[in-house]
Amino acid sequence: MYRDEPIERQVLPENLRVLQAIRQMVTDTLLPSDGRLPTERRLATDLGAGRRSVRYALDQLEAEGLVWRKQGKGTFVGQPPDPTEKLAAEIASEVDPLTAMEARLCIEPALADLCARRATADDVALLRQLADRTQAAGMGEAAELWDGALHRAIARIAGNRVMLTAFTLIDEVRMGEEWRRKRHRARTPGARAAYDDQHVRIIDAIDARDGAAAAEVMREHLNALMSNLQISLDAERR
Amino acid sequence: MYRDEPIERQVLPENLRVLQAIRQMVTDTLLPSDGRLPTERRLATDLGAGRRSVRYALDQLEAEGLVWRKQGKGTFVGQPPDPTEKLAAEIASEVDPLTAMEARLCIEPALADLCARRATADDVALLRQLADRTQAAGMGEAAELWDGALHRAIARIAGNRVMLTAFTLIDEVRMGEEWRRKRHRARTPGARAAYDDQHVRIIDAIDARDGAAAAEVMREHLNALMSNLQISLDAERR
DNA sequence: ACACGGACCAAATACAGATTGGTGCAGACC
DNA sequence: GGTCTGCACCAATCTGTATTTGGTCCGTGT
Repeated sequence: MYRDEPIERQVLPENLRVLQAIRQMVTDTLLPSDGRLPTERRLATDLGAGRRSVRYALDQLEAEGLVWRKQGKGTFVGQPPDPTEKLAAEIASEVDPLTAMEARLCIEPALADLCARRATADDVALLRQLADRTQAAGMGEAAELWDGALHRAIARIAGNRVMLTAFTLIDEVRMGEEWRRKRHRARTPGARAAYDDQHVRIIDAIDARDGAAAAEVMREHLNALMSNLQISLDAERR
Repeated sequence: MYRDEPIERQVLPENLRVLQAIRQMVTDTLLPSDGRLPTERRLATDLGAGRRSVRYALDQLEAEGLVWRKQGKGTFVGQPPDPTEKLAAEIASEVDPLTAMEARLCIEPALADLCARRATADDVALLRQLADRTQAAGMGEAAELWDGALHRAIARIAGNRVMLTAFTLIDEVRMGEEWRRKRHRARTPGARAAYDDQHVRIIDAIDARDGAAAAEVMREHLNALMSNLQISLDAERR
């Protein structure tokens, strides 16, 4: 990507004219309520331009995240829908915390392993940032959120669509309100320090491209979480 | 619901004759491998009975949970599919074989481990039966189906709803027609013998309650599958 | 180099026709 | 009267065809 300095171009390129026209159409939302744009061929004739120019403009808008396209379907305003979340919500109700925790124990070590193989330097920097914020949040409610973001980042960096979906499934269940409470009580100061330490060791292993070690520490981390959750559940039952 | 005492009814009601006939048809599984029963009209003419009698019989079998029906679709053996499968099919299109295989390599060893902890004697017997049928099917198309059934049984016996959903996700992708072909070509005689041997060792480990061993052999099994799939894909690319 | 026009492909949709389970009703047979 | 059959109709689904739509490439003109 480079900047072209203002050469004398009295006549704007046709591409830019089309881009501005469509951009205005999108931002001013004067199109059908379903967010559907006219077809590329229709836009071309309406704007008196070629289809290639229209596609160039739409490429720009898509890169900006303003619209999304699907072959055979059309072009739409906004972000593409994610079917994963719906699926997660459906089974969230019929899963108890221990089952979810067991599933995490199966999946997340594998994700950490994949993550170690594929993480770039930027990825590792992001992970460290998230771990720092988790630690900085201390005992507050925000710590839960940063911790969740850290684990989710690992899953995303692992770069496997199916595994990411499986993780999202568990993550969605974990967000259930009624047992977020229980998890919060399990967050004692001593446990918190251990969690932070484990986070750092996981990221170190990922940074060192040591997938086996990353998986192992992740397993240790989740086992710690699970036993504390177990204690909390037992205490509540009495 | 009340029991009618044995009045003298020498001639069995026609309904019962039809019921017994269809029940045998279901339990002996002599119908297509997809578990689909003939249509009600077809059953009526074949059994020389009226459609109402057939429906009465199917009502019984449905109440017993042996079959399930869907208007416009048909009558099928077994349990109705859970909503998971439909949503799994949604993301199936955007996943390639190697990604799916990588996900299997992450999830199925963990499932084998859980399975080893929870399998009953009956469960193990079922697994052995499925492995036998896979072997007996040899190089035929049916071998794929029995193999799939074996892996699915392990996932089910593992007894974790979330993990089962994750497995179903992958299984759905695997069923994609266009690369079932590729997988079939990877099924050379030598590889087949190795697969059968690995199946037996996995089940032995499960039977011995040795989760770690079951996971390890499962990993070996999937690695073998993956490398053969890789070879097949490379061959096709050229 | 840029833009237009055209052609073709693949994915998705739209539509019509056939199939299938769900339901009600009239009549035949014991 | 109860039981079973045959028939007609409905609604959901599948199948196959044609159309639409984005994705891609090529040739031409400016």
